Amino acid sequence: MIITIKDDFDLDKIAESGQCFRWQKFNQGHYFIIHLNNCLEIKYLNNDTYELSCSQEEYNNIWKDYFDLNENYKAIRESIPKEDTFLTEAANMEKGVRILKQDPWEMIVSFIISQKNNIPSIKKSIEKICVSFGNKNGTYYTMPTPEKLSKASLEELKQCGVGYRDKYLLSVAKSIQELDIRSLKLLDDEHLLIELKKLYGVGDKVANCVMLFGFHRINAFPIDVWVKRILENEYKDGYPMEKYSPYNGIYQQYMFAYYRNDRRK
DNA sequence: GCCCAGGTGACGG
DNA sequence: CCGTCACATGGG
Repeated sequence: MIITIKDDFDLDKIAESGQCFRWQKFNQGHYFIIHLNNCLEIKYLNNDTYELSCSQEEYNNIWKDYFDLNENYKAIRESIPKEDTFLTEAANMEKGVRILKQDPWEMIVSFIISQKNNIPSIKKSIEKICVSFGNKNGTYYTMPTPEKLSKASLEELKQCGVGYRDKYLLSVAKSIQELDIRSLKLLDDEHLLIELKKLYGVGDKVANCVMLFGFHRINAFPIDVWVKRILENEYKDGYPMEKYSPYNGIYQQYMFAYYRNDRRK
């Protein structure tokens, strides 16, 4: 089926934005995406039109929400005050990035693995975990449930290339079974952060990434090495966190992607 | 071989 | 409360 998306939406920018680790790239503007037990092939055609491999019903029920297409990112981007020249420039350059609504459990696993790690390595480890412990669904493997992962051994986990994070993953898989993601969804931002940080191996950075990308708390503001550099270099007099509420998470993604892309040149 | 990668927990002051 | 350190592994 063909759909039209008028809002800011750039598949390549999203794929490169460091929030999703299981998108498979066919070509520029052409991806295979796994979300829970669903998969999608999506291809940019032209003039805001995209070809999707799913039905209209599946798009309405799953993918529209996954891509956060009920939110107006253009309006949010244009509400950035012009006097913040750095953020304005970052948002212009990274226009098209969105905050995906991904599975909270998958985000917990993914961002625990992400600590002190690089993106290609993170992707490989996550894929190995899915192949080793997940279910096969057609041509791809799903992320194993907490129940399934909790039955893995440290030795098996280590073979997925996760290094010292094996004990974090095992502990968290066991904790989450009792914690129940559904009850976490009911908490406000402040209490959700507290609960996530109780998990072994989940600190301030990982918890904020899980909040932003898994629980869609778009005001969460993960501070990693890149954002730390941004705050030190571009906001010497302080970052206006209150002023930018409730969009701190979206703005953080613009800045993160912009700085990271710039420094890689 | 050396250095770094979307950090965290444990420890000492 | 702060600063420091080890932590596994892969890739350049």
